[in-house]
Amino acid sequence: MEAARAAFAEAGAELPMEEIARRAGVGIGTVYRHFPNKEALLDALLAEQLHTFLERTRAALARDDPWEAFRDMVRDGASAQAEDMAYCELVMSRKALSRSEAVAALRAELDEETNKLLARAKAAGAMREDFTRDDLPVLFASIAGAIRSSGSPDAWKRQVEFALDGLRA
Amino acid sequence: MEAARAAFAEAGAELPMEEIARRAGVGIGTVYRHFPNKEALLDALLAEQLHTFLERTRAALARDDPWEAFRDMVRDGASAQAEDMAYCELVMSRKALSRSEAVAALRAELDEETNKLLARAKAAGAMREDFTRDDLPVLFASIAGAIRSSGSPDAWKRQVEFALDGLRA
Amino acid sequence: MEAARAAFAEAGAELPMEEIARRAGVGIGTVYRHFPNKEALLDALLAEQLHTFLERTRAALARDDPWEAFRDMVRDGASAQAEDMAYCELVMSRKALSRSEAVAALRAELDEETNKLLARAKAAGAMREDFTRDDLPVLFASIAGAIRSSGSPDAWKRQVEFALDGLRA
Amino acid sequence: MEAARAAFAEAGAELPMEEIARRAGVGIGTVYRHFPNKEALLDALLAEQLHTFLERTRAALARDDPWEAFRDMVRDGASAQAEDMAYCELVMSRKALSRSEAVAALRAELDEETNKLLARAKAAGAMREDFTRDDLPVLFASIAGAIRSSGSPDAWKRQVEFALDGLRA
DNA sequence: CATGAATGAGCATTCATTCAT
DNA sequence: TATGAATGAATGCTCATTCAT
Repeated sequence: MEAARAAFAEAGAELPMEEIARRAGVGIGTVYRHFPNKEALLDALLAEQLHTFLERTRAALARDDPWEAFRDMVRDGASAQAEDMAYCELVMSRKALSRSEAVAALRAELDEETNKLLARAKAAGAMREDFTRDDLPVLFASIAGAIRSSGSPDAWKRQVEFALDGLRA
Repeated sequence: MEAARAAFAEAGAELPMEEIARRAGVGIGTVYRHFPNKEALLDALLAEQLHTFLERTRAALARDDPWEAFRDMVRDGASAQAEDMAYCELVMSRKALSRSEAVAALRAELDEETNKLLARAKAAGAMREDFTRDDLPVLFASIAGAIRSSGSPDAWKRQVEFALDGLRA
Repeated sequence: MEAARAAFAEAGAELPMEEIARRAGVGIGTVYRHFPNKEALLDALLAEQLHTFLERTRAALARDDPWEAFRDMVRDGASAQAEDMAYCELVMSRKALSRSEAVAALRAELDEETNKLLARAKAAGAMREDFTRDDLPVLFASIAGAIRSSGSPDAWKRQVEFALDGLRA
Repeated sequence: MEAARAAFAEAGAELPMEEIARRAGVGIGTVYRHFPNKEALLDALLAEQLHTFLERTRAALARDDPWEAFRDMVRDGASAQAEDMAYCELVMSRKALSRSEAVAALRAELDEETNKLLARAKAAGAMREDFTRDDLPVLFASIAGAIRSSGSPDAWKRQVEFALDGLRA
């Protein structure tokens, strides 16, 4: 069920709840049984995405090469976004749109982990010094923008590589 | 009036016509007196932005330094987007959402001009060879994403600079 | 001006006042200077039509042949309706939609005159006895329906003749 | 529910959906749950009427007397119209206003059946020769006009009888 | 006097959410 | 527990009418 719902959110973030229900093969009442409202559903989906990405980020920390670790994290994040339009929208939204605490907490935690990779890459001299932790969310937002605009994966993947090149020391 | 409307569209692209009217200090009927429908209003605003940017782009062509010319064009485009959320959305939207012919024509023309700057920069060896004209719209979309996410101008401006650095030869 | 307005009402009865004004070649304010509201304008137009038809009806009374007098009056009425959609609608509307007094008075007067023709035709034994004055308005309404439905004049004219044949003694 | 809705459409064809909903004793959303839009609702109602009338028409074909068969069909059609103002409007509208395919198809089919009755009556020498199948829709339109104008059933029923008399050979 | 910009109530339609079955 | 019918607020748009210029 979760999976079904996720699959839909992928296809947008403002598609009707009824559509969600239909694609999940359940009644709309059932959706509301599991989630009090639309935002809660989105939060749950987003939390899932964030969680997955968080794990991949932590895995990246295990890599020896600081730059490659950072690079892979960015690529992973981009891929995650590419597979979930709703996730893209979350990433691009001003934090002011404040989601649930759970999501906020995950974002904070993720921020922590990604920053570790960032710090490590900088410490290793692989990354330009003036790219700070505050720039990271913006980087992902820019990637989200690229994904949202380009129909093919090629387009945004190329953009990601360009961006990464721009961050090398 | 145009100004008033513009000011609002800046703050979003899907805010109700009624809100537009309220902020403009007029009745909703008045808005519809000037523009037949919402899309027409957006198109007018967008066309204005595109036109302005087009002129700046042509001015950039006058610069001697090919790279600086390209760079300034990108910066200008970013600034233009930063001042108009609706414009951001246009840039990020898949072309399929194609607006009016006027807007489409302007985009095409703009595409032509920006490509000249791109070609010149590459010819001068200032830009990486694998950045093509097809990457340009995606670049702007990525900038739009950065702008949309970051509250302060600093954030996206830094991002633009990083991106530009990534495009150097 | 009256003429211009009439020409429009011909083309319908619910077309916007603004359209009326445009076709009359004046500003909408001017229309409202002459008529307090839409209903008043329609009433004026209708009154004109009724008046014209009233005169023709009186003229028909001068005819010698009672039946031909009645017949011509019906044909005239049909023609008048065919040239004015708004008039058709008036004729078909339930009296409850009560128009202005002026129109009501004219209708009453017209009713009186047409009834004379009716009575004369019956007295002459040219018309079936069971067709009463109360049936006359309904007859015209039925003609209005025929006109409204048929694109060509042929169609409703034929219908009028059939109806007339049905009223012969 | 269908019944309730029908009851309203009876009272007009351009009355607000909200009114429909109110009279049906439901919320407006409920109406839209059953019919995608206003036209669909009207089409459904109209199709129902046409279908009923079509059956009655076919039943009329079973009658031995050609003229009585035709006459009853006309009377039935008139009654059907009298019970549904929206149906009247359909009948009076120029075909160009053509509704859904379903309705168009039914009208065509109905046209076919009614024409059979017409042809039979003419073949039997009971009907005037110059009344053609093209006059039939106009006849019904004229009946619709009569119904629309007259408050009481008497009025239009009398009119129908007069009209029928006018069609005798 | 004429003009037309401005107004706002009215209407069709969508969609998140609730609740009886 | 699952269902989906019902709800109504929100939104884009139209048009009769008013009033400052």
